[in-house]
Amino acid sequence: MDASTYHHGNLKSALLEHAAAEIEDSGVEKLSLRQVAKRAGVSHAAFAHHFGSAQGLLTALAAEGFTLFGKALSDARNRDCPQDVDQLESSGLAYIQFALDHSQLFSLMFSSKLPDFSDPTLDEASMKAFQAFIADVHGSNVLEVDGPGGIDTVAMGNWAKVHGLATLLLTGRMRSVLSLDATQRTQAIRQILANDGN
Amino acid sequence: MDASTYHHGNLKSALLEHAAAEIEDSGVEKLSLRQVAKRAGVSHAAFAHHFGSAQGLLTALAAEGFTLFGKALSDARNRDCPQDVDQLESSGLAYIQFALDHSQLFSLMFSSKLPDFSDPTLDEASMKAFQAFIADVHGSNVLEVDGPGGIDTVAMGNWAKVHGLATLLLTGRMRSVLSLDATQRTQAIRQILANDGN
DNA sequence: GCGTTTATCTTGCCAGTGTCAAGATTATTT
DNA sequence: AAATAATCTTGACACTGGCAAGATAAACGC
Repeated sequence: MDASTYHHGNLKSALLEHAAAEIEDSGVEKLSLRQVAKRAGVSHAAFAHHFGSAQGLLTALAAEGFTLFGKALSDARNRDCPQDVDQLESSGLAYIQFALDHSQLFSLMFSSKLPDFSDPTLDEASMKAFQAFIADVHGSNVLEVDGPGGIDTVAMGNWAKVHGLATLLLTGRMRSVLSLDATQRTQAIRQILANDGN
Repeated sequence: MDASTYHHGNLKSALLEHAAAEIEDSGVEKLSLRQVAKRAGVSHAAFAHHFGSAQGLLTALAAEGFTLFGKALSDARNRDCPQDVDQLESSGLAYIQFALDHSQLFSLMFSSKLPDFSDPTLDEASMKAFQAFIADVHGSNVLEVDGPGGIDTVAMGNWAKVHGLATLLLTGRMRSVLSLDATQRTQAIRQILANDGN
């Protein structure tokens, strides 16, 4: 926007913003760096210095997504009184709601191998979000426990259920749930999360 | 292979095979039609007549994947005696095992928007597989039921749990489970599936 | 048998992509 | 004020998928 300056000032965050916007209405699969650059009013090779490669941009974007995700979860936890509600329902709904609200970002974060998940920043952001979710639901930090006896299978099962529901809804499966209107759908999701399994 | 013939004979299925192979060791994200064509010993534009576009190929590949998926599930059902075992564990394990064995194909089928899921062939193949899974676990066809009271929330919950576990394992989350050796991991998955939730 | 039509595959081109190298421009430091 | 570093542009490269026009082979009608 600032055409007067040769140096943009904060190009890095500007590119991230535009990339996020571009992704959210065109899909992750067909993201074009050149398009994003044009949208930011900058040359097509301006990325290199800030992100290295396209993967660098997507990695940063995914990391940003995970901190946003973590915030959405903690917001839900703070909003709902811990005494009154079932935390699995509350946090699970927030988990799923985030997936539906930021569908493209969510699929970048989870259903793609485009970002570099070994990147320390991304790794830390994602772990933080997961830990927070598990802690909210179970009151303990179970992700770091390993060894055969140490795994909290209940926590894993709940996480899997919530995550599976989110992705199945996101990818257009579960049409009987998707065809419901907003309030009925929320109700249905609540019921699915609440049920005992068998 | 048959260099003597100008007309390949069964190029369509040959291209599908090579594409599947290429995907499985290079990933879905970076599939190149030209590379597949070269591998099949054919020109880069030979696709057009058989699949139309790249999406056509991926759609056919996904459809093939779903029938394969359905067969893996029914195989598991037939192998394990229905009386002895918990069907959720049996079918769930087969579901997850398929995901781990054909990881790239699985992510094409579920975690991508590259295929055209409105394609009748693909739609039918996927629905068939899902129906079979639900029927195996619950003995009834619940996917077609809709309306607020008609949804089988227990079946949905179990499906979500199994699918979530598959995708979380596939994308490298749940490290404490992934770090186990094969038999211990199977045991852990079994436990996660068996637990009641709360 | 032969000629025509149809299906299949190739060649050549196009606009578009991400990446790299070299240079221009501005900020920062010394 | 000079030197250095950071930032951005320009131009090229190899590669991608899609399209048009033509070559080749098969199938069909007679």
